[in-house]
Amino acid sequence: MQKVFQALSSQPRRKILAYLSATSLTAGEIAAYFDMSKPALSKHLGILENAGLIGREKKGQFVHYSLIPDNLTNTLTGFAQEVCPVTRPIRKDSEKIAEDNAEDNKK
Amino acid sequence: MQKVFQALSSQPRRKILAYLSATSLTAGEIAAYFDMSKPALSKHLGILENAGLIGREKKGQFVHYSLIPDNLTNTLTGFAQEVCPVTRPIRKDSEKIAEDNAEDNKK
DNA sequence: TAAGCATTTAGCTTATTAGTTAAATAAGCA
DNA sequence: TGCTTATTTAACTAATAAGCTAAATGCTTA
Repeated sequence: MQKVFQALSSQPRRKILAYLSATSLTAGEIAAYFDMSKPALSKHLGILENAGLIGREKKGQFVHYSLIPDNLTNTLTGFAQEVCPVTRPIRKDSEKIAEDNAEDNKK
Repeated sequence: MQKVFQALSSQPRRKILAYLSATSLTAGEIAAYFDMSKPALSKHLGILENAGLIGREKKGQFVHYSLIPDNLTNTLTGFAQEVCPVTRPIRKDSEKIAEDNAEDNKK
């Protein structure tokens, strides 16, 4: 989860995911969309891969990258649900505080 | 959007949002949950506020912070949808239903 | 007014991140 | 083999982020 949110905190990396949303692309094809050196792009790809957001498949001298949607959507919707509606450990704490505060206000 | 993802890239900040999921809290109450100095916590709160994820209301000498869910959910679900047009978890459900139905039809 | 508490700002240090260029690895082909 | 292309790794620099302590701000209350 930390790795996913960390990976998503960079605009270039979010853009990479968007480029991969409909097709897989080679490292070079992706790099062509950015005004950035190839080593820099490669590093971004490594971070996304390490976060489990994209996968790589070597085909000859090319490396094809493709989206792994599960981890992304699970993390994003999971967190949105924890914070907005739904039950989770920290939310229990929050509810308890709310109760205590309500009781304090009665006095 | 950049500000939101940037804000969410920190575990303490995500935890703050979770603590605020069911109630508003003062800066001091929030700080009590973390092993971190109050100035450091205050900085995190400032980042979350600047990203439009939480709001502050001064009441006397206390500052009450509360969640602003809209920006969070809009950003997260918006991005998830941009990258994976149909979210994976629901599609999994759909696929499972299809399997079950196929099996039912055999009998 | 003075003292005390809650919170934030200032100034500083250290760690992490993002980018660069140059070199390494690995595959394809004359 | 030797040359070219695709990609990654290494080594480095500069900018950003996260934490600390000390001080400032602002409200409350004696």
